[in-house]
Amino acid sequence: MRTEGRAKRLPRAVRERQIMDAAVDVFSRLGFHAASMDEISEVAGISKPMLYAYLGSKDELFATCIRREATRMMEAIATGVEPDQEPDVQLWSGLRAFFGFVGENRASWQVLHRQASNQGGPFAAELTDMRGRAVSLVAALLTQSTKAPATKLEAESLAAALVGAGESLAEWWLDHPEEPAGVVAARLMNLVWMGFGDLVEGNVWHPPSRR
Amino acid sequence: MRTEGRAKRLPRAVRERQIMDAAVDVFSRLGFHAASMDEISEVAGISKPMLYAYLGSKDELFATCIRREATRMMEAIATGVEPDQEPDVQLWSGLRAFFGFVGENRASWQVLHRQASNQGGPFAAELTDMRGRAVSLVAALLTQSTKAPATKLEAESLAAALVGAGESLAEWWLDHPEEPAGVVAARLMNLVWMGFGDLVEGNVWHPPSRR
DNA sequence: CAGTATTCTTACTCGCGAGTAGGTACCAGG
DNA sequence: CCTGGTACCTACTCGCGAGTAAGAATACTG
Repeated sequence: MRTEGRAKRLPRAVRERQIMDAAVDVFSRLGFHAASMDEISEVAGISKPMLYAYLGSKDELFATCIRREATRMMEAIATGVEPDQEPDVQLWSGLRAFFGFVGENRASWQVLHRQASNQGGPFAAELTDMRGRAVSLVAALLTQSTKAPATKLEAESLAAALVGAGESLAEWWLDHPEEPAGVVAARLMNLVWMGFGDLVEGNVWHPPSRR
Repeated sequence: MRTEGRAKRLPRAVRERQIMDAAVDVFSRLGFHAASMDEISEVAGISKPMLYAYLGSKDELFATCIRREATRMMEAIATGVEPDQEPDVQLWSGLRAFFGFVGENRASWQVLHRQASNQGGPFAAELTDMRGRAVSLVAALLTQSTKAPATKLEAESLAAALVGAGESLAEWWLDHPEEPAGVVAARLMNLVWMGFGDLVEGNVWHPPSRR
């Protein structure tokens, strides 16, 4: 008496999605090393050779995961920010979009940040690449401000710091999920735009009153 | 015709140091997973059973590495900061000490940051622990400022962001070694103390003129 | 329904690396 | 020169997990 009969035969495209979802889930929970192809196939509800037939080796699979999730995230952010606004407003909407994405895609975020960042394989390139794009984006934002940082190096390093702060804060957020995304985003916005100096004085940044 | 004769017999304490140095080196270059005990023993100039006799399993060895390097770093920072100064000066000296350490201990830093951060094993605890100590330190610094962040949560999250910014900037620095430590540290100091808002206006932070 | 393409599985191989058994050189002190 | 102890090695075992061979079951097409 099978409870479910036999799993249905599905077209390749659909299976690939299922497998990718399972892979992101397992990689995010266990990390690249501890995740085994056997477990991924089990979670995906198929057998191991399918994995290899459809997605190639473990390294390829992981790289594909990174690429997919990175793209999803960058798109989410790009959608959230309006390019014709003032720099501070752009930054603000970017931060909101970022924390919004992380909040709703814990697994994606963990794969991207925790797992990919240190695995020295060929896939690190994917992650480094996305990170680079994010940094460039922010750097461009900074340079576009009037009396902005003089050297290109300076803008880039500040952007790297900001991106790192965002990543780190997102990580911290995972351990304090009770805080809403907007609050966390606002906090970072205040830090990077006003600085501690102003915060200590009681000066805070707030979005220009719409409407 | 051996070039070097036979390696000398050394007392246990000395060997342990050698092994730890080799382990940090290999772990930092290859990551935890890709690093094999065989390679570590080879770099250390001894044979594998010595590793196990002296430092225990691979996990134990790695945890010991993390602990040693983390301690070294925290001490370096603690030495660099004078506790009776104004908050901004304390932060400044802390940042200088941090970047100074990273600049002179690339391998240590890579083991700490890149490798340990994601390996989900028992040693992640070591790293999380040190990171927590750093965050608490900074959080205390913030709370000690007069009109500082109201909630404990707020201070802690800002501290997490700052620490993340530091880590990220250090990472960026590895790819741009031509910049001196002091410049990088000053940049981060300006970012977190003045904020982009002030930087855009041309207001920069500078240390109170000593002497 | 024959023929063919595609989905999917069971049941392996095989190398790599963690960990070990058992023994050898070297140095004390009596 | 024996006795014991510590530093050190060669040469294994053994499990785990990546990757595969060979074929079974199902769907499409004329």
